[in-house]
Amino acid sequence: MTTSSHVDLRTLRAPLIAKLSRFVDLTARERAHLEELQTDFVKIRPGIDIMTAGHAYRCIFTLNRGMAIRYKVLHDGRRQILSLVLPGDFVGLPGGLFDNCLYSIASLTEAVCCSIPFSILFDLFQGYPRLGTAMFWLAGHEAALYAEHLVGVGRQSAYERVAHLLLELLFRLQIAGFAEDDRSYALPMTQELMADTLGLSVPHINRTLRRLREDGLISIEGSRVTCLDVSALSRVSDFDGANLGRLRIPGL
Amino acid sequence: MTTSSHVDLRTLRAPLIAKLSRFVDLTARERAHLEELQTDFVKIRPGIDIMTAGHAYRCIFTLNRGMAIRYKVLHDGRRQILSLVLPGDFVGLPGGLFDNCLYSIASLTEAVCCSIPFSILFDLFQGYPRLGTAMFWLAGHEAALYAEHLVGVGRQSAYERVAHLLLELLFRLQIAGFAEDDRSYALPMTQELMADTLGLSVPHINRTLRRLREDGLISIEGSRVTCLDVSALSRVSDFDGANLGRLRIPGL
DNA sequence: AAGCATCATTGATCTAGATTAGCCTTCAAG
DNA sequence: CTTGAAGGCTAATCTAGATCAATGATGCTT
Repeated sequence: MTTSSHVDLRTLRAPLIAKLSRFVDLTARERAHLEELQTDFVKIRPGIDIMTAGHAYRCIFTLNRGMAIRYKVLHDGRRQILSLVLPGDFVGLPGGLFDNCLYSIASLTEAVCCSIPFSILFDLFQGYPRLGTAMFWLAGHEAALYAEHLVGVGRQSAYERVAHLLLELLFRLQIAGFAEDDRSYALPMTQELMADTLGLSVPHINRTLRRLREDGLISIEGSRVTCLDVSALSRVSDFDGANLGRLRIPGL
Repeated sequence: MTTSSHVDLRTLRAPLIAKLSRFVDLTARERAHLEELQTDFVKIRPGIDIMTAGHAYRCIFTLNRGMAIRYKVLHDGRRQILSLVLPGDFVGLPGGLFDNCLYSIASLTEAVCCSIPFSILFDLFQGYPRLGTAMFWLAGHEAALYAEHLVGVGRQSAYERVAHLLLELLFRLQIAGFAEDDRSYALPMTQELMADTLGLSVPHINRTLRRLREDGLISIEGSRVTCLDVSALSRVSDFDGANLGRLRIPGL
């Protein structure tokens, strides 16, 4: 990343600022600080680990461009994908906060990320308490995403889970600016990734997608998914995007 | 709680301080502040909701005594328990950070908790940045607990999951001072609660406990669980308590 | 002491989803 | 133009765990 123009840098730095803006209204000074934080960009090819479980880090990373997955592999190779990481998200949250990183994060597409040493984080909490508060809320939001995911995997049928995932992806990709219109997007995952996300097998994902198609809830052409009946998807999957999406911290 | 003696108050306030001490070494001033925070105690009978999903709160709660569960109920009554809440934990994290509370928290035993208005939290981030940093780490730790739980429910067999749960309970209850010795504790849950925690049915929990007993990994007398072979439990369940338990923030 | 509720335990049956094994399409690389 | 790797799709079989239905324990209430 030696030949970055000014415009490139603004674009790269924007997702984190946009993300934290969803929690608090940022002052000019706070925005400037968030710009300055992000200096040390790294470009990553698809399918590469940005962080690897077991390693010791003293920093976290922001994801500035592209997509990634957070995952854990059991001793015998079974894999559980924890979440999809989008621009503006912290790659090292929560795994990298531990002495030995708990989870691996691998790029799905070509990606750009930026390392943030712990010491810079401490400075942020010291000098920018409103940003610190937003970081706390953000970590809580991350926990809630896992909790929602847990409810699905623990207590929902395959049909409900797949509906849940496709709807959640619609909401998150819309917010991140990846959606094509208000109900469709380019699905960033293969069926194998969906299977490892939802705790199902690949053939069963395939069958379930077919049933959702036959029932008229979704349509798929190539990698483009359209949520034909958002309210039906929402009903079967017990997913409430509206409340999950409201992040503003009341009173700050 | 009108007749609280000084000693009672110290005891009630200790768990939160102990919890945050695991992240940073607290100064006298920080300790004093954490004492002052906790004033508004409420006593709760067993089986009562401390917070209820859907309500709007402008505060979170600390749990000062007793145990509780965080859970979500789907429209048709299926329940997923997200986590066990122990003294020193924040009851409203993460559900209560949302406009409409995402999860309910119900007391398992008689309990005491203390409300912390958001405004007090903001003051903490403003005036005590090291505590703010610890709160961020704590929220990240909470997210990691859910992520671990998710891996189990998504990719482990019933046998592995039950082993995981019993071992995790050993670690957490030891830290919270509930363990009887280094390998046994009073199990705070019925088999129905275990089923709703692990995404299994009650009969299957029962059968799986029996198999664990027959295999010599655990023993159960009444409500007392003994982890007879901690390393075997750890092996089958892919659970690494040591790393999960190390929370100190490096460099702060 | 009777009655009742809660929880643990067990067996018989059923089913959602796993596993295994292929085939087909697409597309990049040689 | 061929080849091979990925990914999508499908069918046949199998199994872990659900469901349904009881039976015992235990302890609390009255």
